[in-house]
Amino acid sequence: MSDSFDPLCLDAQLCFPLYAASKALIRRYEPFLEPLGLTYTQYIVMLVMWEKKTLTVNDLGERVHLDSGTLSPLIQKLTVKGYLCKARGEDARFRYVSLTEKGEGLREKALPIPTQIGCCLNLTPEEAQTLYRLCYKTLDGLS
Amino acid sequence: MSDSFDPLCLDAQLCFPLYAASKALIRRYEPFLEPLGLTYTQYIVMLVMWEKKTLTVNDLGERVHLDSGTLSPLIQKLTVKGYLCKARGEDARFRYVSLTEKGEGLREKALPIPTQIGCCLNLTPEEAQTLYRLCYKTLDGLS
DNA sequence: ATTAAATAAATTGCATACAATATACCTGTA
DNA sequence: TACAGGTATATTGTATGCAATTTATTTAAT
Repeated sequence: MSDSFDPLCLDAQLCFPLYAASKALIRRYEPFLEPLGLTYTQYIVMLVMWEKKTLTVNDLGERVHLDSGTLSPLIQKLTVKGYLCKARGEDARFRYVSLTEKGEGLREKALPIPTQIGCCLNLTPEEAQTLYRLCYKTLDGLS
Repeated sequence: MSDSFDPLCLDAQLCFPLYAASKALIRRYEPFLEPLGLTYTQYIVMLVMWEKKTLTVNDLGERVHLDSGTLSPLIQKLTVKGYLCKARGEDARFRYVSLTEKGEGLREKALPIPTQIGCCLNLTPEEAQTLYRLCYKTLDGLS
């Protein structure tokens, strides 16, 4: 009577709920970000910029796990919106991305977002903490 | 001396490690999937097809959390590769997607992948189980 | 000084995601 | 039957992601 376990069953894969939960959570950000004129990825980049003020494209990319193929056009869009600006470094291979006044000003509007998102989450603080920790452990193991 | 907690710090967000871990895990699939001629999303669709054999586009989309905008071209690619085929339903609004012989045959080559991926993961079985459960709980809470 | 190798960033090409719209088809109702 | 409204799928448009290539610049070795 061995109901043979199917390793290829969708429900047996960790990748699937991980990806689906990630997409679902990101979708929840969008109504909150839309008034700020930001997409989710742009928001992630702004989080780093609010913290660091100035950064090379490379350093920004390492921080957010994105490469120049994604970041170059994204920074361009945030520059057009007036939130960031870019300048050559002394070593002209580097470009320094910096927060503008307007970008700094946007921070206040973003402040309530983490709380608003937290309220959508159906997790206890302990569960959220565990999920957070296990994601980082997974990430560390894979990189 | 209250070092004030910054709610907008990247490291305070759950979304970030969730998304990053998800992307990193998906990247690990690619070397295993490349010999089968599948991308990660195509693999997820094939997992469902191996299980269900025949499905409408809608039902497939609900199962994998993707809409027709993503699925239509993806099914087209899998059809060109010879793994799937599509036919009108009796109600001609529906399209039934079905596994071909060739698609069925691909299953055997995919069998070792979950184990190979599991070996990359730096998690104990209990941790993987917890992560799995918390992702589904998050997903249920958000949808 | 020249130039080969290295490095940072931008560009290109392909594959998702997904909202919004369009198309095709069906069903109930006058 | 004619047609309004509903449903399933496809298409369009925008924004990622990322590998691979290109461009610009610097460094190092002759």
